[in-house]
Amino acid sequence: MGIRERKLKHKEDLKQSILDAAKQLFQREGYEATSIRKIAAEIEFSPTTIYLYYKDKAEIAHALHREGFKIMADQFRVLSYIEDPFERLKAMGRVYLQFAIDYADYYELMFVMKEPIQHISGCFDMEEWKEGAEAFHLLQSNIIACQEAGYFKGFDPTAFSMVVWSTMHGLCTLKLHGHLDHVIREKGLFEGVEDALQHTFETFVQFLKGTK
Amino acid sequence: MGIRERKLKHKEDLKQSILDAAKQLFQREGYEATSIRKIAAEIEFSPTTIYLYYKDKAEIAHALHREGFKIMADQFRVLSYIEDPFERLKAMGRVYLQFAIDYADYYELMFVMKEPIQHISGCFDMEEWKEGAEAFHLLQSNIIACQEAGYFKGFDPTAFSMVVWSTMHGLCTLKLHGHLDHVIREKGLFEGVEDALQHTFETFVQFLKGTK
DNA sequence: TTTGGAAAATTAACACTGTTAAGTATTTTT
DNA sequence: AAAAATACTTAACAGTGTTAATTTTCCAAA
Repeated sequence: MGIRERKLKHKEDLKQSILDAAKQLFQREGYEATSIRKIAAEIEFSPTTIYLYYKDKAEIAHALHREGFKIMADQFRVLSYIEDPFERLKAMGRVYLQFAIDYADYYELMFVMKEPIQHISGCFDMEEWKEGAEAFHLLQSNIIACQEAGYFKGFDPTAFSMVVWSTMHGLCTLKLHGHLDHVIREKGLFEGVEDALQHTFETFVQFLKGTK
Repeated sequence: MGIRERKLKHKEDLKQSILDAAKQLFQREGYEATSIRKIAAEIEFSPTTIYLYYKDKAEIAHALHREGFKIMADQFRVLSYIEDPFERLKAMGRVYLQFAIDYADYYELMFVMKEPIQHISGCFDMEEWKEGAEAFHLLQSNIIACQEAGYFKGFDPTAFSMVVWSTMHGLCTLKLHGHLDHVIREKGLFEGVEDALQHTFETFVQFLKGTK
């Protein structure tokens, strides 16, 4: 055993320390590579110690899941300075898309994987899903603002928000999971996946705009 | 060792036999539970025998992936009887959605998982992605037919197809991975997830229709 | 019919995974 | 100092995909 005297001031910091190690490992090598044993090795503790602070791996995944929403919320913050509602919605889409690309593993954790969200599904505590709900509300309020400006008239804001979210989420996952590659390669139209992604997004925006 | 005299007429049938066992196991217990060892046990062979017929698990996943596209193509077949292009597109969406629900694990394999598609990405052989390309072309030709009928005017058919696909795919994955549950529960609007899914689809269709 | 070689299938092992029961230190309280 | 509570570790279970080395099976030539 090595030198670990001043590693943790108070013992309860271990829970945070575990999360930090997990986050670091996860951001560098992805979720697959983030095993309990590797986290344990990182903080120089036995693998079983982790189970004294987290019920199981899903609970750690959920903690990271929340971290992801924090990062995303930060990225969304700048949007409030955009006054025109449609431009704001458009920028929101762009930020969402960029987040999915820059923080691919976080995106996976937040919107694809079942594990972190199944962990909540048991407890009906809404506190756990707060960050997610906030993000959805931001979208919804932007949609409503757009409607007040004459867009998407007569649609239920919630349902319409879900349509928009679905489109962006679908686009992100198709890209991240490599399902666009084959479609793109088969057609010679686009200059790579990144280009196809941007063009599809532009098309979607144009389509939304056309309904004013 | 058990009774396995007349189990396989010709030895080369083993490759198909492995796939059948995998398919069966996979449809009953999902992909996670479909391990090499379980497949081997099913056909009463040693686990390593499988590697004589398939390079790795990803190759089996890819084989199942193709099976999935076959099933989907069968479901799409009936659509050709619908004359009105928009109604045909609408029905296509409905079939796609229902397929994702009924064959959730196949859907995962076909449109979510990286494994089966990464297996192809190496070889540039378009033959491997034939079924997928056909499905996309069906969507695209329906979109073009709609455009000829006055819908989605001025949009690039490929890009617009990708927007539509993204929306449907996004909706399917959000549902399958349980990410709609929390959004739905938080708002009291819908009567369960299934209802929200239908209503969102309806809204999307209405939105598409409004552009004529 | 026996023998040799190729093909097919197996055993054993590697390096992992999440997770739990049982045992050992360490610290705090009585 | 003894007892109780806390913190942590060791060892193990039951799995996973995958590979190297070995054995069994089969078929054709001598």
